[in-house]
Amino acid sequence: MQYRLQATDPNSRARAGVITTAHGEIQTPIFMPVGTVGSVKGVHFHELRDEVKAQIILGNTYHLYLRPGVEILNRAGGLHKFIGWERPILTDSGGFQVFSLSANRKLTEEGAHFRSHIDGSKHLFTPENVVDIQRMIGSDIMMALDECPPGTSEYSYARKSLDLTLKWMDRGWRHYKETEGLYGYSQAWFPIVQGCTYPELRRESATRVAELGADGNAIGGLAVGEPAEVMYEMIDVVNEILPADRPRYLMGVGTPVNILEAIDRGVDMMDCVMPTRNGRNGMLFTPEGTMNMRNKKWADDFTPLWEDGPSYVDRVYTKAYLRHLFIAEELLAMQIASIHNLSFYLWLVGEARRHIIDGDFHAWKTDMVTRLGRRL
RNA sequence: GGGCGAAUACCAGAGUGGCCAAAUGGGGCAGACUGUAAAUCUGCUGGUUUAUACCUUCGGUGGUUCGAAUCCAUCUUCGCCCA
Repeated sequence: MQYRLQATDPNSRARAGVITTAHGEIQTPIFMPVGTVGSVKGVHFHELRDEVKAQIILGNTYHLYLRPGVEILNRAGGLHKFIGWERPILTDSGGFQVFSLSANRKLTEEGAHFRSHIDGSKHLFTPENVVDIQRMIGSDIMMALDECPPGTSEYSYARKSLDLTLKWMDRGWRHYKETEGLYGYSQAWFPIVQGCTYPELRRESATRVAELGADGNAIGGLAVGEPAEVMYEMIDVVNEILPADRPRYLMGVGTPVNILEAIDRGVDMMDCVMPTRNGRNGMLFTPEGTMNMRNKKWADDFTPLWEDGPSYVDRVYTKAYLRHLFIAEELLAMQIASIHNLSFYLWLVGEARRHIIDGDFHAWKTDMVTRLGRRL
C-alpha cells in the first residue's frame, strides 16, 4: 500500500492524497461505507459503485469469522471474490465488538475471550489470530486488535486499557511482519491510537503508533460518548504526532459535521454506520441539514429528495413518496435512504477534496458546518 | 309485529359500583441512532402550555347511590332469531 500526498489546505491541516492498494486507488479524504457481514445493508454493489461511488468499503472480522466463517471465505478465494466487489476492502479487527458486545466478553493479556452473539459459543481473539483471520478474508487494509473503552472512562481504566492495547499492537505488528497475503497480493495493517480523552495518553499512544512505521495509522476510541469538542481536541493532539506521509484513519466517525471537522484536522479516512443505519430508520442527510422522512410535513412535498444530487434516487424520488414508503414500511424506503445518504457522504468528502486542492477548504467547511447542522 | 343481544377514546377491543382518563393491540405523532447483536429502540396519543392536580368523557335522556363506563327506566341505532 502506498500513500501520495497531493495537496494541503493553506488554512487548516486538511490534505488531499491518493492511496494505492492491491485493488485500486482511493482518493482521500474518503468516507468508507460499512459492510459488516459482507454487505452494505440494502445496497447492491453496482449501486455502491455507480451511484454511491464508494471507493472502499468495510468488513468486520468478528462478524465474518462467525458467519460465514474463514474456511468458506478462504475457499471462495477471499472476501472480494466471495461478495463480488473488486475495489478495496478494509476490515475492522473485532476490537469494536470488544466494546459493543462487552457483556459477552472478557479481556486478558492473551486476548479477548468472546461468546458469540449468535449461538453463545466461546471464542478467543488474539492480536495474532486476528491477523491470520484477516489474511483469510484478504482485506486490503487490516486493523490491529485493540480495546475501545467508553468515552467516559476514568483515567486509571484508560491507562490500563492503553497498556493492553499497546502490547497487543506490538504483537500484532510482529505477526503481521512474519506473515503474508494468501491470495497473491499484499495487505496493509494499521495500528490504532487509543487513550480515551486524556491528551497525555493520546500522545503516548500516537508516539508508539508512529514508531512502528506502518502504512497507515488509525485513531480509535472516539465518538463513544464524549462531547464532540473533546473528540476534536483529541484528533488535534494525535495528528500532531502521526506521520504526515501516511494516511490517518479516524474510526467510526461520524456525522457530516464530524467528518468535515476531522478532515480539517488532517484525517484522511473515515467510516460510520450512520448513513446506512439512520437511513434505514428514516433519516436523510442533505447539504442543508437532516430530515426525518417519517415526519408528517413531508406528506405532500412532491419535490425531489435532492434536486441536483449525485444519485438517481435524489432526482427520481420525491419526499412525499419516500415518506409514504417509510410509513408503509416498504423495503424500498430503506434502500432509497441508504443510497441517498451514502452518495451524499461520498459527495461531501469529494467536495472537501476538491476544495482542499483549490486551497479554499477551510472557508468552505466553516460555511458547510452551519448548514449541515440544521434540522429540516 | 314479537324475542334476544350489542353500543367504550382514531380503529378494534377489555373493563360490569370506588384502585378508571379507562387494559391491550393496531393506527397516528415525535425522538434517538457515530470502527452495525439495530428494517432497531424510546416517548406521547381527551383537554388544561408543567402537574402525584383540576376539568370533560364510555350511544341519548332521566333516575338510584356518598360515588356510575359499570345498576334502573326510557329513547335511538345496529346485529341475530321468530312471525
